[in-house]
Amino acid sequence: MKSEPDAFSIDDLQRAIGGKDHWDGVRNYQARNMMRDQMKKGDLVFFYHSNCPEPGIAGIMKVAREGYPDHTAFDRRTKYHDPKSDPKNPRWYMVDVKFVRKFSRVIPLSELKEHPKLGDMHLVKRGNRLSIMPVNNKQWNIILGME
DNA sequence: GCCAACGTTGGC
DNA sequence: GCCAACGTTGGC
Repeated sequence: MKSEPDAFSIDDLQRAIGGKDHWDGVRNYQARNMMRDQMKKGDLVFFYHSNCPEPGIAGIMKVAREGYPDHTAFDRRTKYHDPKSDPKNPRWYMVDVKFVRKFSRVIPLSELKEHPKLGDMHLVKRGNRLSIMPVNNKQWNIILGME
């Protein structure tokens, strides 16, 4: 899961009450579907820092609550407000995540791109813009080995 | 700040 | 349903 560290970083998550927070503001249907339909409580997730001096994977969190409506879509005062999302038929969903640990270093995108066995990973593919994307077991373990 | 690569919107 | 225009993402 990607986040711009200026807006919300892994340190922010660690400092949150109970190390937990909701992953609000996702306004992309593919990413929404993953949160609504696929992510299960306890699933481990990489926390990726995007749009920053050193883009890369900063650490690990886990799903603390499965998909439920993103209430920021209903709130006119937030920048995530979407008048087309009806509380009776919510358009946007989010999950809660819980801090697990921070890596000893950020694993840079450049290294992920260079790794010969990570070529299939969504993150390193050209033009990828999804903010949430799947990682399989093999990729997960390779990345853990790069810390 | 640039710009490629997307996703979304809306006229037709 | 097509597709041009537009807005956004995010690496560099």
